Amino acid sequence: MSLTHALRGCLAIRPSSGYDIKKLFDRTVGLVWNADHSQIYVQLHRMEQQGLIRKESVVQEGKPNKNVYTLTERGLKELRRWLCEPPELPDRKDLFMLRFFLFDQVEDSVVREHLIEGRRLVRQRLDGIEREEARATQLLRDGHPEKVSQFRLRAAAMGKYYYQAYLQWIDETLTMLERGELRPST
Amino acid sequence: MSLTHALRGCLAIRPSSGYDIKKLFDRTVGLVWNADHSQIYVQLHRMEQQGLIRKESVVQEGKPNKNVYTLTERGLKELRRWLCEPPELPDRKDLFMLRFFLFDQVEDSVVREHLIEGRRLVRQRLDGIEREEARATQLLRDGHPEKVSQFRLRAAAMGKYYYQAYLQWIDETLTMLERGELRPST
DNA sequence: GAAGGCATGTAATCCGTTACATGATTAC
DNA sequence: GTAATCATGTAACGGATTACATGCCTTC
Repeated sequence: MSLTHALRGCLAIRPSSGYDIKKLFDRTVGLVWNADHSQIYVQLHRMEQQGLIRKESVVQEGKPNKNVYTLTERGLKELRRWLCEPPELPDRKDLFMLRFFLFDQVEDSVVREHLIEGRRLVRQRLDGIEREEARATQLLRDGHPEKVSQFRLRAAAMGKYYYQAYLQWIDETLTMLERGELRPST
Repeated sequence: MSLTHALRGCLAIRPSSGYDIKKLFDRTVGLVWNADHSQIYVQLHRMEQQGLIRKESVVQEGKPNKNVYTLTERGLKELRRWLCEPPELPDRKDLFMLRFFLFDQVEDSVVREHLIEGRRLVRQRLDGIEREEARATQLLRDGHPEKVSQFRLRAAAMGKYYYQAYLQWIDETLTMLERGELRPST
């Protein structure tokens, strides 16, 4: 399962609790692979039973205790094995575009609102990525280069390219819509 | 469920069998929403029972019979209702990038092969999109503009932007890799 | 005679999403 | 007092993937 690979990857960066991992997903990994906390906890349990990760309970003051998981040797091996497998491209599952694909069926005004709201959502994602980039730059400036992975930064760059392409497409499409170029001229 | 929306969308273009729809998915719709034939048949049955589509058995010579489905009034209404709902951006699930995200863990040679094979796969997808674009252009030239949806063409254009961004990212990343810019200099 | 296209289905399994559930602490 | 953050889980349902299953016709 892919989620377990992502989880092992997170634990290879540093030992973490399920809660920590969920936050990491929301901020960074989720850009390429998202998951809910429920699924994360289930898979952490499973991997522990399989001996791929190890649990340690950490008592905290003023906060609930947490279970910090660490990759075992076997877990690391499994991660590396998977990383060396041949690449596959993603099947896209894009509701935004699926709707657009079928927009012959609705009026221009609906299309227009869809695009404008889409632009807002895309900008939000771009903002999130840029915040993360700024964090990384700050860490580099502060002399903590070991905390910054160029690979992870580079993956974030792809997110940026993707959403920038999306923005450009939306703007072009809005122009075409206004010019009536999306409807048959007959 | 999203697949049922995609199916209704296909039937709005023209009445089709499950087999026809699968082919349409492979050629065009799959760019934004893919599905296996098993799931398609299951959902067609379900929608028929719900009165959203209607089945007609068509006897063919030299080929097996096929079940051609047509959207009912209710089905079309449901499609239009869904199309007017507010947009959501996709959660990306990208194994290619998930691996890359975790590539601190492997050697440069593995990264390099991954990128080169990825470039090949991306080119393949771009070729597929360009073939579809050429088909559409041909239909326009042959005087069948009613068969070409500008919306669907435009959605294909987004696929092109996406994979072109991917290509650019891969080439830049390969250059960085060769220059040793992805590993800490210490 | 083997491969591939046409055509439709069922079953098992797994995975993901959503909802439900709890409970302490801190900040407004 | 009420919302948010920290922290971990279970259960139900639904959807997706994969494998299994069949059978005719055409082309090489």
